[in-house]
Amino acid sequence: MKYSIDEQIARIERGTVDLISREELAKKLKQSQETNTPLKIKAGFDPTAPDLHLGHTVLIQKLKHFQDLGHEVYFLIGDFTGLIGDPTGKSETRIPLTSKDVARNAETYKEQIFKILDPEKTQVVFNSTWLSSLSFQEIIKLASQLTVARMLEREDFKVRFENERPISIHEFLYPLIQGYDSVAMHADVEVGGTDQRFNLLMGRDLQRTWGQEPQVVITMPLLEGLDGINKMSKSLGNYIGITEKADDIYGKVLSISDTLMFRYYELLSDLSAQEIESLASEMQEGHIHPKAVKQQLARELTARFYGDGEAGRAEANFERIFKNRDLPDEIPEYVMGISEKEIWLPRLLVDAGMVRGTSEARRLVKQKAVSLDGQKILDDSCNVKTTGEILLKVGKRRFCKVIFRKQA
RNA sequence: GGAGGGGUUCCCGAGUGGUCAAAGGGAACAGACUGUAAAUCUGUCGGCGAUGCCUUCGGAGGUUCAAAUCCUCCCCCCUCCA
Repeated sequence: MKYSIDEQIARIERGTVDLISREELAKKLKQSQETNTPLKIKAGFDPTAPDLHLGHTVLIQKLKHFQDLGHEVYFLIGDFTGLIGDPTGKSETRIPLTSKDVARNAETYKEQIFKILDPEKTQVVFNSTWLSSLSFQEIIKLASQLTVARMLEREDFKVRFENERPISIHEFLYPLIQGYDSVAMHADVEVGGTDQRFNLLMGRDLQRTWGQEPQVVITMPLLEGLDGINKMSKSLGNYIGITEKADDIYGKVLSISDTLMFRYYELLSDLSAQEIESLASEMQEGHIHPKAVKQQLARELTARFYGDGEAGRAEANFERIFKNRDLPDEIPEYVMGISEKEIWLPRLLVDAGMVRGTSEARRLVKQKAVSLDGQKILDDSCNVKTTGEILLKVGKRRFCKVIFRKQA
């Protein structure tokens, strides 16, 4: 390995919130080098249908750093909690996943994570492997390792307890389960979001109890979503998925606020801290337009998943649509078989899948949001001749080319 | 087991017999401005070819000319006491 221990640590430490502890990490790295044995890097994920987004990539990039240094990533899918239907999520009870679902989701995970991770250095593992056979006795033993007071040190439990909000017993069990995973896996390092700090530390405690050398804990910041307020999550819809089209990734990045832009630079970009710093000051002083700074970020992130060529294409396309108010290079087409000579516009918009219903269509027409072949339509009772093809536009970015086919 | 408080349109939350498709806020969408930034302003925000009709206020019944609002039963959530 060509990197010195210090260099490796510097690489690993970049962007982290916690590194517990640097000394232990140094020791492990040294051991690894001497024995020529890669470290086991653990990171846990939900078994639900994955739709990985940039928020996840903060963590996955960190795993990648470890791989670059020659270590082995253990990508843990928490299927056990999935199989029993973890009810932690406050609103609706989750439907327990079947093992078939889990297997399918695991495949999807692989497709997505290997856009970043090296498959050669990645093991995908499932915690049901060791958890499903635990006896009740062993579970009690596990539970006895910990006091309620200790559990209440965890911030969210503490807050709930103080506010007299309910905490279910099984919720106390999840940190234990997660910690036990580390025991079962003999993990050397565990990486997670800052919200996982307590759980990751639990792994250390339990490993000690089981006579193992405790894992090094690394936490990564949580990435804010597009709204700039909540953390990026699928359920809030404020995310950029890594499987999204290049145009969408580019466009979404460009739509974030200026303040958020630097957060994204910090957490997602490969630029060094100094480079980001100088971009920010250049912008402050008015030498660079904020939009240009944002475009650079959008290009970088789009290129990460699609390469420079596609990123450039996405940028050109974006400029065409929004700056020049031109048409995108690809417009969805809708072929409509019809016998009537005319069709009511709102009906057409519904059929073409551009709006939810005629009510919404009429509303949009009244709001001057609908145009036909570049002509704004103001009359919601407008009928459209059903010959040839027409171009529909709703709002700024919904386009559709409708091709009429006569039907007997 | 006992006592109490709740379930309202995407979310929070008002409404306790008609004037309620239901205040207010948030989110969202559209328009103006712009850099698809922020801020701001305006409008929309259950469905329907639509000055009306239909479906909504946890569920099922009932009272009434009329129910989100009253009655009965049921389901669910929360808090406190044990």
